[in-house]
Amino acid sequence: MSPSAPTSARAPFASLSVEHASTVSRVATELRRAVFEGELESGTPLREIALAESLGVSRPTVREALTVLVAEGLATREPHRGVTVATPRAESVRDVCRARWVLEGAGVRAWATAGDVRRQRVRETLVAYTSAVRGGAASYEELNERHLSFHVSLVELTGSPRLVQMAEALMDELKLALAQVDRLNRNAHNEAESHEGLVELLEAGDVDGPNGAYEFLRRHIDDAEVEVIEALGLE
Amino acid sequence: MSPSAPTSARAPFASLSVEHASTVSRVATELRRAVFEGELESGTPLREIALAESLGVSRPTVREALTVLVAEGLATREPHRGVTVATPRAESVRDVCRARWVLEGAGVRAWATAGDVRRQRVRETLVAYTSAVRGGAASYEELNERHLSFHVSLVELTGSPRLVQMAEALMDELKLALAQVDRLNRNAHNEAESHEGLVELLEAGDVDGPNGAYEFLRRHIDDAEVEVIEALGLE
DNA sequence: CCACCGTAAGTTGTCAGACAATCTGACAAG
DNA sequence: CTTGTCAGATTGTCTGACAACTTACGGTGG
Repeated sequence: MSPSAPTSARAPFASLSVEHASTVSRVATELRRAVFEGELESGTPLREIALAESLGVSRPTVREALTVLVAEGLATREPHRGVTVATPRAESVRDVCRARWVLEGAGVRAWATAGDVRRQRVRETLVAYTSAVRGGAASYEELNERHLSFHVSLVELTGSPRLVQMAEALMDELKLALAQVDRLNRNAHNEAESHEGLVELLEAGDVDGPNGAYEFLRRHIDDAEVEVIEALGLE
Repeated sequence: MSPSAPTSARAPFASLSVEHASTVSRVATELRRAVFEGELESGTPLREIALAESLGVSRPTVREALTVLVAEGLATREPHRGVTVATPRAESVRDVCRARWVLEGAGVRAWATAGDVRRQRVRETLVAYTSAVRGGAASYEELNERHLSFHVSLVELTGSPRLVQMAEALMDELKLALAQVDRLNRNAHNEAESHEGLVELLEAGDVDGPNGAYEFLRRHIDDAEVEVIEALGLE
């Protein structure tokens, strides 16, 4: 009973990533979305049975997806107490920012030796962000996404997939933290000039100077750290 | 329900971590051990049913443990083809070393501002390594372990748990690579002086000089990279 | 002899149901 | 008001099953 479907149908590239991904990764993606958009507040317990019924999948599948979330730092698991959406603490925000500084700083220092392709990518992500800010049409989540993509593109200057992957994980943690206060700082995205200033310093080749890109980045991330912690009402 | 146990209950060290861990983490630990000790060669397919029977656990449990291994980079999963022990390629070794350089470099630069506790820990891990090298009694795996612990202690100078965690993941990938050739370079551990030289530079406060600790570290890691790649017969 | 194709076996991805261990909260007893 | 106990809920794990997919084998035709 196998109607010989398109037999040698060497699909060019299947369809887009979200289409034929495994059930586990689809569930994980859905959970991530819900967390980032604030549908699931920090501290919310993620009950396996409820999620399984709600998403129409089995409990083991939900369990695996939850394991992924935990590994990404978006949720925490305690033995016999289950998985809950992670609660951003001041200490973890500080740590994320310190780690960001190390990774992005390495990217900034690699500006001169990174290829033209990667430098061009930094310029593109910058424009994608600034134009969205000034266009005013993009949603808050979209602005966040583009903002953080710019910072990831800095890490891409290192040319190291592993460092980029680490940076993306850090950005996900920040997205989680920001999702807790999205309504508070919807208008806090006046940082377009700041980012442009950073790239101008890079284009000018001023990296290690006392007012160079490296120091500029340090202050930029420090400011973001304070801002996030205050917005969360921590400390 | 709290029998007033030893009041100042500074438990010496409780029992060892492996005691009451979940079944999944015990299986993951066992698999890691097998990979690091070369029982499972690179490229070996990890069949779920075989592992479940061999370890006396169920298939879902094995699946979760395999997911952990994959997340740690010790194995790779391909859809419908299963999980296999990761194969270190020249490109990934280079990437791991580049990432190590960024993380450990950040630690070295933080030497002056890191607390005395962390500086002391670097000295201790150094002695633990050098004494093991010169004592000659430790096994090859034990030498590797102490060697990499020293490098992790450098990252600990940053005081960032996330950076330390990333470093540990990188070290695990290196341990996997080294496990493929453990018999080849059992005698390659004459690096005690090199590490002592690094710490001496740090103690002297010479970090950013042309022959300072930072540059010293870069060469040290570069050497390790070349050595590992050659030992693996890659490139 | 070689290339091609269809079938069969094996493995993974996912589901359903079940049970013991453990945690939580409420209720009764002192 | 504290303490002990119990029932409900949830997780951790197991067993069994089935569809989808990959791979290997053997037959067929050039």
